[in-house]
Amino acid sequence: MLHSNQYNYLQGLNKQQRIAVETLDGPVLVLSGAGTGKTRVLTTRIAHLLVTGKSKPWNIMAVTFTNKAAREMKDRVGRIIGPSSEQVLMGTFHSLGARMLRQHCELIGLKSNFTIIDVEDQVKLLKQIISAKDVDDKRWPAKYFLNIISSWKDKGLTPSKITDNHIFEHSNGLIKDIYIEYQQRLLKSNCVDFGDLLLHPLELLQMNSDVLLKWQSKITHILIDEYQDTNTAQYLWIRLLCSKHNNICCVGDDDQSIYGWRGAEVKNILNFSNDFENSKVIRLEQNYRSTNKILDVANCLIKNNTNRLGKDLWTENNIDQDVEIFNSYDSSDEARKIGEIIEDKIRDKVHLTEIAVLVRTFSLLRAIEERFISIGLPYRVIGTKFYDRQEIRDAIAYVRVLCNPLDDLAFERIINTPRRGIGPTTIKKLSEHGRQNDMQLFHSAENIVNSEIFNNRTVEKIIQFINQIKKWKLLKNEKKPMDILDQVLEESSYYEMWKNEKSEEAETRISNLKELLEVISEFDTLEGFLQHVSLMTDNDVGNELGEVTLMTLHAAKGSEYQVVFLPGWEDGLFPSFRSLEQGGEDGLEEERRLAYVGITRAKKELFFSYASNRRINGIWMSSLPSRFLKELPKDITNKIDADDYSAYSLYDENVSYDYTQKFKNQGYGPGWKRMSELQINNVIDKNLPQLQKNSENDFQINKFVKGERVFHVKFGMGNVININDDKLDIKFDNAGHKKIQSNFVKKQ
DNA sequence: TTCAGTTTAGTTTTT
DNA sequence: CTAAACTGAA
Repeated sequence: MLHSNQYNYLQGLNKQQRIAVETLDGPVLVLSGAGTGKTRVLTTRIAHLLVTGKSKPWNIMAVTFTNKAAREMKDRVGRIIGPSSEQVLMGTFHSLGARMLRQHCELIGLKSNFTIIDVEDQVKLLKQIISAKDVDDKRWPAKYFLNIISSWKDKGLTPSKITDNHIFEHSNGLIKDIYIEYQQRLLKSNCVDFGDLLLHPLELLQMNSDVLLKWQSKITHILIDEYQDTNTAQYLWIRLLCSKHNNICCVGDDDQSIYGWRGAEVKNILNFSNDFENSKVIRLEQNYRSTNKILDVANCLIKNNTNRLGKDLWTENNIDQDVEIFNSYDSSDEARKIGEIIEDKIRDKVHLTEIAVLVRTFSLLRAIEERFISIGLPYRVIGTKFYDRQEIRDAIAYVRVLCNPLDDLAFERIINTPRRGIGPTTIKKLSEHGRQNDMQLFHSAENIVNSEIFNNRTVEKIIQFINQIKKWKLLKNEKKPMDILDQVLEESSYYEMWKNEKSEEAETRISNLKELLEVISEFDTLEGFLQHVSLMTDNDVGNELGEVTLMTLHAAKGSEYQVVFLPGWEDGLFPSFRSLEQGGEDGLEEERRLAYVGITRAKKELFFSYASNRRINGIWMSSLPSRFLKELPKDITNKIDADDYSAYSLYDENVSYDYTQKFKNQGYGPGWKRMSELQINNVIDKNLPQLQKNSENDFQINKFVKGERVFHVKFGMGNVININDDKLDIKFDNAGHKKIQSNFVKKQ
């Protein structure tokens, strides 16, 4: 045994962490609670493997769930051991899967330039398949089939492994045929979906013993982060890879398993000791992140879950800072209060990067963003899908066609965007022709010249388009990706299409495209760029500017902040009634774990908040405080009782109303719409004039005059040039000329 | 084929 | 409420 004192990176580890780092042989499960330093254990362990000479960089594989975690791990390992860390295989399950798949794609029937499609394209493809099969898509929508197919893929089930037991009776057994055809169509398009990035590599190893042996010999040590979130396909893949050397280290926390709906199996972590012979289990329970009060809250909540290994976090960080809770009349009231507290924190010199607002659903962020914009508080939203915007998807579809001509979904998207006079009928004929001759759309279109299906004018248009694409493809060898895309968008008149549209968003769309050009400028090849955009969803650019972070609870896992706000703790919203409906008691426990994740993000200060009224999809709904709030320690629950579970007592404590009955009747039953209307017209207007006034005050901010200096969160300072109702023409100092809705800028 | 006007359906979380 | 899907006229 080596004398570990000589390794200075081991210094500062506690006893348990140290055991976790130094137990290098055999299967190890590190049960690590929130904030107990699991990333540190993982990174130090990699360093230790290398420094002790147990392993070479290229023999180690480290798997994470998010790109963010992968990046952090790379950074930290790099800092300890230097550039040789580059050779360690580090990445997400999906990116490592993609890498393995590109090496052996021909064994699956793919070409190495395959493209990765997203959910929208999955649905589109399934719709096509379904409509050809004459299925009643009202009864069985594409989404329904997609859910089943995805869950099969999560379980590692290829079409051939689907037995009668798997087939749901309600789709007349069609589902298997659809799955088979779906996979065939993907292969023909040289495309894979997210599930395939795990399923194909798994099949690869299962069906090809030489490939398996090659990888098993290569990878001597495997490390897995967030093991509680692995699904069956990932588990099987990992098992195959590690079964030769049997050196596997899994780190996870069963209390933070929040991806059950995506096929994650908590039982992977619960059964670890049975799965892997001679395994060791190490527990990390000392928390270095949060105060004792915050941990009390977290422990108190999570102990309501029955299905857990059980552990209690403790800390030496005893600070007398209470966890707060407040009630609001509605979402804008709540947003206002959060804004006020943050302004206090700014006065207390808390850095904005140390503040986060964590929500159950994105829709909750709208009110908060609005408020932050109107008070000029800089923020950033994690996980907004830049790549989901129409113009971005269009641009990417052009790139996809250039990289993979077989990609029908992309081809179909751009063939008539911008308008080229090639409509649905033409496309239908093209795909028919393609099917008869076993060709994808692109080649079918190329080939169509010889046939007499179309009139001359249509053929002319198609040829023109095909020639354009061929020309662009030649650019791949001579120009940089950025210039190619710019030229494509120019020559296809795609820019022109938006310039001709007079709406104000058209301008933002063009600036979004410019932003995309900047992203693509960092890549050497179009293919590299494509891989990036399809696997990258978190847009976590650095936060040096000083912005409050807004994100979902799911996205928050793995991060920490001094001050954390948890708004929207209302029953039905959180726990989401949908997850209760679908998952029952298990669903509730998963929601509780999600709450636990949220609470344990906080280092110093934690604020719960719930609103009595909230507009959900345009309809005003009243709601009760979340049942989770009742599970918190006494000093918090007491404050809820004082506010009462009614929406109105807050504003008139002398009069007691019995609204309980009313609330009980609220919901999704018949007549709920009428009831909510009643509520808006009668109750809110008459009983709460003072609140209406409040919001009027807010709108006062929005009156501007020409020439005035204004501030916009994203574009910075500028001058108002013109005013058109509530739309302002603003010339920004650093961002040029823009049309902005007046409530998005602030007076200086 | 395109476009505008109308109806309907979907409303959680992510790689 | 919003976005997608549908319908019908030019």
